Amino acid sequence: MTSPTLSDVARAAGVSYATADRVINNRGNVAEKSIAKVREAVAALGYVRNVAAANLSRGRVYRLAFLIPRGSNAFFNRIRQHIEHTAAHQATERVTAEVIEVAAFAVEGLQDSISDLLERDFDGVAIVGLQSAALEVPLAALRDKGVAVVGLVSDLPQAARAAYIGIDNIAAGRTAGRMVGLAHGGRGGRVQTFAGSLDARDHAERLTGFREVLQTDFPQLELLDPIMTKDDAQVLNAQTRQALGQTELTALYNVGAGNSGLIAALQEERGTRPFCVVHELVAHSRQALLERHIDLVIDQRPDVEINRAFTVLRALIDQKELPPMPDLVPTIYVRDNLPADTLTDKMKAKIDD
Amino acid sequence: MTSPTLSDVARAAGVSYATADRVINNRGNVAEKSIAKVREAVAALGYVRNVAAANLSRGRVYRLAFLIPRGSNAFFNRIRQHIEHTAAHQATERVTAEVIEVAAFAVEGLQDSISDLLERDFDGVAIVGLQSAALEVPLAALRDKGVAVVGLVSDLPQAARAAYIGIDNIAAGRTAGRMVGLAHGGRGGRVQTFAGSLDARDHAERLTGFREVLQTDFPQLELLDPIMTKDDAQVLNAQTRQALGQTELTALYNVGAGNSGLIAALQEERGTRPFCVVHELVAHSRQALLERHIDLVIDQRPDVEINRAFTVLRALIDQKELPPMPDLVPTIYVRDNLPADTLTDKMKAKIDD
DNA sequence: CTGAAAGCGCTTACAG
DNA sequence: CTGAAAGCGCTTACAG
Repeated sequence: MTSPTLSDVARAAGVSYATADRVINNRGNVAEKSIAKVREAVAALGYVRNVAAANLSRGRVYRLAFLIPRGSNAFFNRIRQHIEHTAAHQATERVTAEVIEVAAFAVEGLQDSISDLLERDFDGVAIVGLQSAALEVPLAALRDKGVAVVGLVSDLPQAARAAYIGIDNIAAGRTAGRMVGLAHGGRGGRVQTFAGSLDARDHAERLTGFREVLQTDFPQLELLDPIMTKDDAQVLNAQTRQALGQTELTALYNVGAGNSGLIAALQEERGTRPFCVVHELVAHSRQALLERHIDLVIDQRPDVEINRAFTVLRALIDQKELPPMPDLVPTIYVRDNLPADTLTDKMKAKIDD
Repeated sequence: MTSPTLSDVARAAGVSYATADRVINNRGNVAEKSIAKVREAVAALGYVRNVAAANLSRGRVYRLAFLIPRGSNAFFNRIRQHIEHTAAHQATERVTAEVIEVAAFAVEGLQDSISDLLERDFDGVAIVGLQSAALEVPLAALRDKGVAVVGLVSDLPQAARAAYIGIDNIAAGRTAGRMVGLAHGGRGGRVQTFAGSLDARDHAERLTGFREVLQTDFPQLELLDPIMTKDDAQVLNAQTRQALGQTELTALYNVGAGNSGLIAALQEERGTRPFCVVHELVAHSRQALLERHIDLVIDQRPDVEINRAFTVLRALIDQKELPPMPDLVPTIYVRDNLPADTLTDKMKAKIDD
């Protein structure tokens, strides 16, 4: 009934414990014959290595690093917070996580930060990445050193990481498009989008998905050219005012950050304001939802992403199969299905956008 | 740097390892003085018990049971599947999970099944519950035996369980109401709801939430009395046809199961069909979404719930603090943000509704 | 009330 | 290429 141990395997194979261990862990220096015997015994008994015992015996500590863009962006504050939180609550499991800030959205800065990682003894790193071939060399060096690497929120070059933990941004844009379309209830309208920059892959993908759905399923809606904002709240504020003044808009969709500016502009609007969709649930977007200045928030659930980053990195480090994990899905929030607000006041004070 | 062990604590406190262990684990038979000394040492060193080592040494196995309604309901099939899946992938961690089927929605059957649990040696059970005082006695007996109990999907009497793992059904209903309201784009309309039975607390709560939002925020919508369906696809099919024939409906919301019947009725509809919201993403609701027979699915993410049930039960059994966990939130699916379909064909074949 | 010792399933030198 | 033995941080009898 109780699962077989390595001793059982060794006995069944007619070899010593140490030899059985050698083949289980591919330590080499074992006769072909012994390998075969052990393999058979493993199969016959259905042996499965006890990772907890292994970790205990070797005093295993998982040293993880998270490379996150520097700056006071509300979303990344939330990410940072979740990392610290998760790490603290994994104390028992001997996992340490260090947050390393890198210059936001700059290839060279990221490249340097990744190189710096080589000097440190991390077992795994999660990186908010960029699509740039320049990152491939330092990432390869990391991998050669045996460090597990995953892309987080924004992907790295595919070949350079073991996994990507983040949402499908085309799907996110399509979802926004669907909701904007539905909210017109069959009527026509004029829709304005905002983006930080088209160089940011996630922004571009969201716009693409959004456009796809509008063109295909809601042809009665006119889609205006996107306004670029650099994710700056000031810019967003000015642009929103101007857009609202110029023509009759029925919907607004911001694929990027800087929402506090957009919300402020909307707040001054008299009469009916356009239907409004933004990304990421943070203090001010939550409040705007509750106060009815916006209608929908599409969120990528950074809490779930961080949780998953820990799980995936641990699995990669242990070289064991990844556990089954629910898909990461763009989550739609309205004012009625908001999760409880778990931010402390102290954290709130630090957040702006 | 490396965390202190119980030996460190014992040494610092000037007592033997065994005595330190006694106070850490409240085993009793320790002099007040020793207790105090150990407590001080623990505080001074910041000792935290290594659960993995403890489990290893005592050959810990977590034996879990899940009490799930019997029957071929697609949603509970999905739940069952996730339980087996999760259990299988926790093999390394020595967790076993047994699914026990109980007569669906019958207080007496559930009562008996809970009593039967007393004869078995489970460490923790998750129960798809009912609100009935009749359950309190057997549940109290379970608790007295030291078994951890949580309510799953549908809650048990509050005092009788350590936690509830499921969504807030009022919020789910409100969310549906919000979406239905938005989809009218400011126009008037006539809305029909369906429910299995008002005795089912979750159904009643969803209707309540739905009504709240419509009355408050969309007064131009006329809400017809709910039609009772016993969650039976046949009944739903007949009732939907009849309702569609009778008056001009602009929206449909089914708070319960039996959606295949509703979808079939909708499928035959010519011209524009009403906006349609149902609960739970399963094979046929997913397909209906993709084929545009319905517009929205509100899902409670059974995968996340099951995952959480394992985590919470383990924490309760270990008597350790619950790790921080993202709120369980009613998830909105449109055809654009569907997760990849992970069901195998074999599982699909077993599913109907 | 207290302590010494074996054992949980592994890994890691060390000796052959 | 192979094996015996100590140790990871705990729990569990057992002896005092």
